[in-house]
Amino acid sequence: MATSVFARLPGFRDFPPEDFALRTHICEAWRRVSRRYGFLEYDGPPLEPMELYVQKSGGEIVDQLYSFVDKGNREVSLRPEMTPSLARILGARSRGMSKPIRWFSLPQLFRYERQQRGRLKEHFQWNVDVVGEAGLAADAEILAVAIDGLRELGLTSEDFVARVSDRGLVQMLLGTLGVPEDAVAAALAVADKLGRTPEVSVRERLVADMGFPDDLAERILEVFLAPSLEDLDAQLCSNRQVSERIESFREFLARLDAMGLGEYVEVDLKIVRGLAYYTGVVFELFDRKGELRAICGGGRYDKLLELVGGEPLPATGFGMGDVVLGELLADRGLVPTFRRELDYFVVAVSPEERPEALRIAQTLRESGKSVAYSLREQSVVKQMKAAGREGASVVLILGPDELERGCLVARDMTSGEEREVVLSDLM
RNA sequence: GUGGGCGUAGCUCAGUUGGUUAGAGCGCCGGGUUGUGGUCCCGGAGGUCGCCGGUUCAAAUCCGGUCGUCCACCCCA
Repeated sequence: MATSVFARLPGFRDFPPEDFALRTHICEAWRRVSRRYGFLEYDGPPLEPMELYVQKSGGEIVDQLYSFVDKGNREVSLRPEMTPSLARILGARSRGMSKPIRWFSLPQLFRYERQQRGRLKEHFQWNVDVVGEAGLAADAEILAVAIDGLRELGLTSEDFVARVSDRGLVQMLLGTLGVPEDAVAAALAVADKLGRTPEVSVRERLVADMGFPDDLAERILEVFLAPSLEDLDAQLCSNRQVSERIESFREFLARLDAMGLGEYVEVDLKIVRGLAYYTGVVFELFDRKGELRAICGGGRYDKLLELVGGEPLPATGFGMGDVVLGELLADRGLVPTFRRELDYFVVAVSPEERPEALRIAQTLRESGKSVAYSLREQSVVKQMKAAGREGASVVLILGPDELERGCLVARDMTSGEEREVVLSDLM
């Protein structure tokens, strides 16, 4: 492929109309679902102080920031995620707002990292958050929105699944097992590996790298690999704090069942999420075939708003990117075929009819119809071909004979049927 | 960041062990058609074979570098 003088930056996308149509298709579905659940749309600046991310995300995210020093000598970064901006925006105004706050956004996000399939330097992400409600009803509502976003696009429980966990519960379980508090984060990181690394090598890592005794490593794995809450060691759950936490987690699951979404939800304590600020329920949505990376991830982050200097408010939300989702839709044949559409194409047989043709075109446009015509004087054949290419459903043909009688020919481009229309009727 | 595959027309690709002027289909433009599209027929434009360098009488083809892209690892908005 010839390299043009101005090549696109690697990891960024152009959206010619054929591709823009898919983006619109996805974004409109997201908006419809958001509004159906009573969420309001907001946005913020794509560029933020770098500090906003450094402060709460820690090392790894910072390495991937698309950041630079601006002309005012400020360290700035293109936003890698929306949640810190949301926290900042609410920090300034949440005190005066009625709770819970239900907001959504469709920001374009950036990261500086080598691209791969499903992972570019830029993507659009649907962000939905409930702020100011600590109960798990909010978490259930959030997950329901995420699931419905995918259903709205034609995906079913055969196509995707939501794996849910409770980071707080997992921490309690690890604590009960005797994992020291400062080792919990590392243990969670190891759990994250269990999805794609053989169990044996994960156990080895727990023992060799982290210095856990064999039997503790074994019991940690049992927790993460439990196929359901019922399979957790009964002795572990006899701890009152733990059993209460499990009970509320069950309530969360029961709510999703009641909403008719049970078939989309599976408990999986290996789900921990990479970001440091999650505190409770966390979830990720995956394609059932397991061919793609996570389509969506989210969870509860009760400390973040306070951390960014706002009112201490509990919050829960998710982010869903357009790239992986687009691949899944393509794989399942759910990408609508792009076609041009036009209500009318006006054909002037000779230049003499042009003024009348323009008048008709404008009148139709004023009434809300989409109308086009040839911008050059062309033969009727060429004008007809153009009408076909542009997807006109009706072609209005103005010739000297018809005009003299105050009418024109309307040709239905699907059936090929033609009929005479009196000009005054059309207006 | 590390390792590997790939890079020929707008798109999908073909191109013999290195050998004249690099091809096809689709698309695009024009004509058949100065009052009727889609189909069909005819014609045309479009490529410094990603880029730079090397080997050779001769390079799309072999070698090196570089850029892009894809895959794996790392990790994950």
